[in-house]
Formats: sequence, structure tokens, C-alpha cells
Amino acid sequence: MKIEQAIQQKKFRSEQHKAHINVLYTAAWLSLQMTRMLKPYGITSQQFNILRILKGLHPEPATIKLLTSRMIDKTSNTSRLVDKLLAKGLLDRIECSQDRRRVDIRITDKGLELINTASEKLNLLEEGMFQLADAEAGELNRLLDKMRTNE
Amino acid sequence: MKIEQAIQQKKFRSEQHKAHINVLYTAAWLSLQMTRMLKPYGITSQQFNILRILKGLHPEPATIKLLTSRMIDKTSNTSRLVDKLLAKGLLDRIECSQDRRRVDIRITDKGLELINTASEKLNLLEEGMFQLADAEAGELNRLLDKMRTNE
DNA sequence: CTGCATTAAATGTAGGTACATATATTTGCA
DNA sequence: TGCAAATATATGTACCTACATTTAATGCAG
Repeated sequence: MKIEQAIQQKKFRSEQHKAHINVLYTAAWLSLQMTRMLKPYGITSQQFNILRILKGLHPEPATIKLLTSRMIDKTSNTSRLVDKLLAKGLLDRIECSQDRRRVDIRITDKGLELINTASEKLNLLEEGMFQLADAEAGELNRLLDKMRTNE
Repeated sequence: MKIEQAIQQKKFRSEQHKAHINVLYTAAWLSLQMTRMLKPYGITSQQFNILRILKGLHPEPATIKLLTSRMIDKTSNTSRLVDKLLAKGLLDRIECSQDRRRVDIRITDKGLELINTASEKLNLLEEGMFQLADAEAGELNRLLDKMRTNE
């Protein structure tokens, strides 16, 4: 569906303005797909994001600071998200002996198992979702990176 | 900044997967810019979205249902957002006499004034933000629309 | 013309974000 | 050494989303 139909707006000030709206709309749509897909696993997409980062580092631990720097949403409240995952037994929190301000966080076996199963589902979702050829996806990445030049 | 640096991840499963992450990241970045820009005006970006739609319709009113269908985020809680704007005197709510389930919502002069001032600021922000040529923005729109083919 | 499905809007609840501020620990330097 | 600045994490608050449920009014089939 074209963005014009999706939000029932015929005209836009410019192609740039339309692209702004289109990025927001597409991200909301992608988020919703992911939220629904993860629901049966009892985690949210932000929580999934944290598990994904921890899986990549495993068996090395991460600090809250490291997790935050790798999050897609930079203003996420990592401490509180970690609390939720801890309560579900999906990760461990160990106080760091060298620097007692820091906390080492490591994914548990239960966490690894969950993310492996959920990732398979997510891959299937992405396959159906992505109608883009490799070259098109590459161009999309280039354009998005360029859009954020003033980052 | 490239997405690889932004979230400190060197490798992605595919260009498509990278594009998925990139759309989410770019939207979060755009949202944050907008949130901060609107802060001095005392409204959030969701509230701005509602005022923008009402301005486009003015002097015609909108129902909650119409507003929802035009929102960028389809799961927004339009009733509650309208409540907030009503409390600030930026719109009026009139019960509809033909169909007493419905509520007619119209932007006030104060609302129009606010959105006109805020829009100027937003345009300036967008000018600085968009490094994309018209043709590039057009291509970005095409690719995003295609990404959501299964919508 | 009545009873039930449908529709429009509001609301309860759990989880998230944005930002300011608090708490604890470490570092650096006079 | 001692103490202020810097750093790592946690927390309070206001606003937001996702979804199920509620309330109220309308439409329409028999």
C-alpha cells in the first residue's frame, strides 16, 4: 500500500516531507508486526533487542552502558528492561568486582533457548516481509544513512 | 553516520535485515528530533499529528474514527490524545446530533496559531535534516512502500 | 417494532520512552 | 592524601502504545 493510501493524505509538501512521514509510518508498521510475533514468547521487542545483543556477546557479559550504546532506541531505559528480563530468568546480573558501580549482565541458557526459537519465527516473518531485492535493500540503506547525515 | 556505527554492529544477516533495523533506527532518530523541537510548544509529536490533520480539514470537523484512520501510528489512543489537546484549549469537542455516538472535533484559533508557528520550526528542521535530492527522496518512498507490500 | 449484531468512543492495565535527578563509586589532581 | 569532578546505574514522573473490555447508540432482520 502506498503511503498516500495508508494515511489517506493525497498531497505532501515535498518528496522529502513525504519520506519523513513514510519512515515513521513504516517503522510503526514493522514494530507492530514484531510485537505481535513476539507476544507468544512473553517478551517485547525492546526486550528482544537486549537478548539479541547479549547473544552476540555470549559467553562474554555486557554492562548496562554497553547495551545502551548498541540499542536501536538510544533513549531506552536499559536498567528497567534488564529488570524485566531478570525476573523472567532470561539473564543474570552479577556485580562487577573491579568496578563496583558496574553490573555484568549475561544471557542464561533459558534466554538463549528463547531467542533461538523466536529468531526462527522472526526470520520467517522477514522473508515474507521483504519484497526488496538485495540491490534495492542496499540502496534503501544508503538513502536512510544519508537522511541522517546531520546525526 | 552509517547504521553499522550507530548501533555498533559490524555484520548483518542480509541487506534486508539491515534495512529492517535501519528503518527502525532512523524513525526513532526522527521522532526524537521532533519531540525535542515541539517541547517548547507544550505538545508531543502525536498531539502535533492530530492538530495537523485537523488543520487540513478546517473548518470541517473530524470524528475520532476519521482521525485514527489518518494517524501515522494506527494504534494511537486517539480519544486520550484528544482529551489532552482539549484541556489545552487547542480543539473543541461537540457531540454530533445526527449520530449521538459520534463526536465532532474541530481545531480552535489557538490551535491553529500554535500549529502554524510550530510548523515553521519543523520546516527549518526538515531542511537541515534532508540531505536527499528530490529523486533520491522519491526512490526512498518507492522502496519503503515496496517493503510493506504485504501490508 | 423488537431484539441482537454492529459501530463509535472511552477506559483499565501492563509495558515503554524522555528527561531530570539521585545514589554510589572511581578518578584525577592540587 | 583529600576532595571535587566524572562515571555507572537507578528511579520518579508525565506521556505514550497495545489490546481487551465497557458503554452507549444505531441499524436491520424477522
